[in-house]
Amino acid sequence: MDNIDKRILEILQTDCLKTAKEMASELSLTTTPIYERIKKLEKAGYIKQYVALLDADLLGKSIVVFLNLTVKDHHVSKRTEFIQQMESLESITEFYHISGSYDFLAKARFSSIKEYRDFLVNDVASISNVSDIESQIVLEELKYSTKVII
Amino acid sequence: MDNIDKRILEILQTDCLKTAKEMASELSLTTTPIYERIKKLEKAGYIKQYVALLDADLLGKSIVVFLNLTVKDHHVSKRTEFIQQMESLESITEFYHISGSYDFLAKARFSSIKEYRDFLVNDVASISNVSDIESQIVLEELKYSTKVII
DNA sequence: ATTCGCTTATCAATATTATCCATTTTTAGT
DNA sequence: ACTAAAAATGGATAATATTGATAAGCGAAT
Repeated sequence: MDNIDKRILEILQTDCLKTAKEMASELSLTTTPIYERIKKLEKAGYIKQYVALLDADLLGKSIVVFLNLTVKDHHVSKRTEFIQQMESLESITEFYHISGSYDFLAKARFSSIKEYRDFLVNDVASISNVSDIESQIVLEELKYSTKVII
Repeated sequence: MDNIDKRILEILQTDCLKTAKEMASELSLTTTPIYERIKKLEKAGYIKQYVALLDADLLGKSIVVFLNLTVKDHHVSKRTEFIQQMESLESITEFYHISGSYDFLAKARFSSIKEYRDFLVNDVASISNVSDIESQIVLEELKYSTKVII
């Protein structure tokens, strides 16, 4: 993991369809070392996935909500069950165990307030271990990046 | 935006390096329509970016923190200045204006608690308009997906 | 029912790119 | 300076993306 590897990862985090040729000229190398370094970085697990990022607004999924949750029962089996139930909800895109006043933080995306309401009433309410929910509705997304600064 | 387009977007959100040939066989088409549909989806803005997702832990960036912030002055100029200052901090990967007890929510990533402390003391403390901060440190990432359900 | 115009598919040709290999160069340790 | 290991070069080829010409399907208007 030298400086060249880092620069390759930086480029891939911005545009993973950039050709080896283009990267080679940016980094003053030929295509082969670029190619081999990328393969090595993939095998070593530094690169987890290559994905397309979509415009959620254009797709009608413009409601984003952060849910702060506390649970009643912290025992292992109840906790595991709770986590599995939350993870299985496909509206939830991110889910974290956190420190602070709440136990868990979830990010979810909906196409309307009604859909969000239905999610609360039907999906979350059916999970028994939840003791408290506080929702933070996103009014504006000011920055969103998947980049890891290396 | 018909069903085929949706399936293409679903595939690209999971693996954007999948070849047109593979997608064509999955969707019972030939490569050309796949290729043209993808170009059309790109031009229409549905696809914002193609990126590599990295393993932050492997790269030594394993501390993730959510920061809940309130600001003192909500007037336009002060607010704009605050937003610009926050966005410019490269530790902050996500930044939202939210409803609820706090005004803003930020996600940040650090390589150590010390780096997080320095961020609080040096970077955030130098932003004058901040009245209150509550940090939620991520103890475990249970789910992370960039997918938009279509 | 028929024709026109539009959309979308297929097929085939070619331009690019990824991928691999043999050889050379560079690097780091002795 | 010498050696062994690592990394880069340049070129060959296999695969894929990209383009263009053409044909099929379909709804609207006649």
